[in-house]
Amino acid sequence: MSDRINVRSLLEQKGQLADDVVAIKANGTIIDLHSFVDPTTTFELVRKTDKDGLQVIRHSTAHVMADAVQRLFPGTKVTIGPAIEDGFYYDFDKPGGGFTEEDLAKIEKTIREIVKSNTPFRREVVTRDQALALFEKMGETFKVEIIKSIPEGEEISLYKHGTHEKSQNYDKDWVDVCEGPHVPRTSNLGAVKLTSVAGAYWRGDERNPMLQRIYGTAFATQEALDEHLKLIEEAKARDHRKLGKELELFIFDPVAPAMPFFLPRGAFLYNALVQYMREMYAIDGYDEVITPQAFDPKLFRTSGHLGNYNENMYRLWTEDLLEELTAKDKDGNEKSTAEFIKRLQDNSFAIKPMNCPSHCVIFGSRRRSYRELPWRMADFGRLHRYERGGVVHGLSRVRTFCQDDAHIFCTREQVAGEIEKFMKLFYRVYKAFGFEKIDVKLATRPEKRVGSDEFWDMAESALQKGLESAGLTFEILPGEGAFYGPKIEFHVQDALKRSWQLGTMQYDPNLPERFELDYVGEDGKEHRPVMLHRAIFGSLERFISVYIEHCGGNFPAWIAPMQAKLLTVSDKSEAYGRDVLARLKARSFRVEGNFSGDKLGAKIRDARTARHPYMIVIGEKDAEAGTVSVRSRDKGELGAMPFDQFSAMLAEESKLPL
RNA sequence: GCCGCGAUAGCUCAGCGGUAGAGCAGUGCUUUCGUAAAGCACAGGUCGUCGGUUCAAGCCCGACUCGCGGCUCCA
Repeated sequence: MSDRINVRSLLEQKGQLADDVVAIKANGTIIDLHSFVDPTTTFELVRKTDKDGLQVIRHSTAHVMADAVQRLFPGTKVTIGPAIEDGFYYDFDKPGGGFTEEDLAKIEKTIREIVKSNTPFRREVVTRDQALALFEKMGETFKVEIIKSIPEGEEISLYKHGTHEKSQNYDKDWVDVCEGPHVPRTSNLGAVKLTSVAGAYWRGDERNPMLQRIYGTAFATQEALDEHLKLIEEAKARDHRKLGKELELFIFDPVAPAMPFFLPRGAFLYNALVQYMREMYAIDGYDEVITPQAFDPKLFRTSGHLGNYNENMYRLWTEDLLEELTAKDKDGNEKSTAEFIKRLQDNSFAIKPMNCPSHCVIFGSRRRSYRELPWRMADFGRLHRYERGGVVHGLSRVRTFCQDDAHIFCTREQVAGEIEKFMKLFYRVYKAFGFEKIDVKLATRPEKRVGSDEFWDMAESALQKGLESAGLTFEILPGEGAFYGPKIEFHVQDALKRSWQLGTMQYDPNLPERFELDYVGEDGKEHRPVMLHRAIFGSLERFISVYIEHCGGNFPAWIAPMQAKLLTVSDKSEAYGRDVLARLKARSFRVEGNFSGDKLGAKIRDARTARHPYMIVIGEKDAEAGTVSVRSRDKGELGAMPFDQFSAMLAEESKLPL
């Protein structure tokens, strides 16, 4: 083996050193110009405009930002600052509260100064003790903790920048313990924008102190940065909360925090999803049930939710119950508050946060035969979960919602077939709605769990095989399964690339156990069924939120709350317009007329912003010829056509995408 | 729940100690018009709630409620 060589020298020898080369990629690893490699290594160049190069730029910018922050806010401690999708962040422990918007502007200015100083990044490999001594001396307690958690035997490197090589005195360099890679010089950076400040827990644990996180982004050029910022602005225009208001789909009111009021058009969307799913259920053999909203707490004691899920449940009380619970005992003593609370918790009804326990009640309501299995029990019941204040978000995370919920009771042998059937249905539905980017995850056994290792091996491999036979690539989330079983999660991103879990499939042997559910098998003996929890939309509310953002409020005709707007050119064509409108309504199309005195241009503009699939312009020429002039939202001007032609076209587009 | 920020007319926002503003939407009148905004007029607000500072509070301070960006947690 030959002697290792500095990457910069290697590139120089090969004549491949260029201003925009920030690193090389060898065996899938990004290695910066400061590192040493085997000179015979095969590699490709990483330029600052490449995806990998951007990561390097962003990581280096995070360092420069931390440097700027420590210059401006002495006493602030650094923690970590990685590159992330679309940018970077750095977490600080800042005495005396967080950063303000003005602080961000100052920090950005200082970053630019550091960039302009055009100083080199330098990499130094040190021993664990040297690193510890250095950061302890600096008082960087979080860094000391990080160094201590680096596995024994792993190389520890420092990255420094800030001093020009001419000065020869690197004492004032800003230093961070870091794996790298980093750009050669600060002048490789520059197109930087600090986007927001936020709180974040040290090491992601809410028991730890909260740090101040600054988010930013960086690009190879100012043009690329501007383009990115423009895209974000455009994405914000698709925010479902904004469109929900503009298109009059739903509202929120402080009288019911985080619980949506669906307006007529939003209610139409909601009902259309239910109707669509019912069609799917008819094809795939699901039976829909309707179950109560509030339950004796015994039910949730049996299911195990009481105790584990208390903080998320809404409870009910009645005057009768309060009287009963506050009644003096037979010796005339009043109950203590603690006792009253205990009795209230034990006795007050609970609003259901999920449907599964009710379905177990139905399954157990009489003797079941193996001939009834698999039994796919669907429920569009309304659920309530008390979510902590900071987590609610438009329709995506609410306190009352409806899942397209179903539980499949089946034998162990039937599990594989049911998973396969579900996967097919799932992808059929998402295709119908035009979703292509779906992140599939398999959440496996958590530390706190019930059931034997054999069970978990079996259940995890059943789900995994289901995903594999469906030909899906998926990510494994170790330890993130439910306490009772593993789950498959389907995630979709909103307009701002926040990921939301929609569909799920979960393997649950626990509830049948707790509810002592049995069926009589072919052998005449009792057997315990397996229960699969599954949802395709996840929750209608959340699905609607991502779907609104996915289509930007441009709903296809089959699900558009208003399919067409009829616009008259002037009063002269009102009679014919009303006739056409009545004929369309008679065919059950969702249409509305605009017979106001506005000019056609204004009517068109209104209808455009309302995003209806069609506009039907009615003027005197149409009245004479008996035509309608059609303008499609998606295809533009279609010109005059006979009524029947338009009607047939809209009828075709109104069909459910089966 | 935690960190930070915010709340003024139905909507979008300006005003930041000294008599509540604009555009759009709404209503009325005029206009009768062929593919992205006709004109005029009128009407709309205890400036989120409660308390404090001040001669004087949308404006300053505090608490609460609701919301926004994150974190943690979740469909």
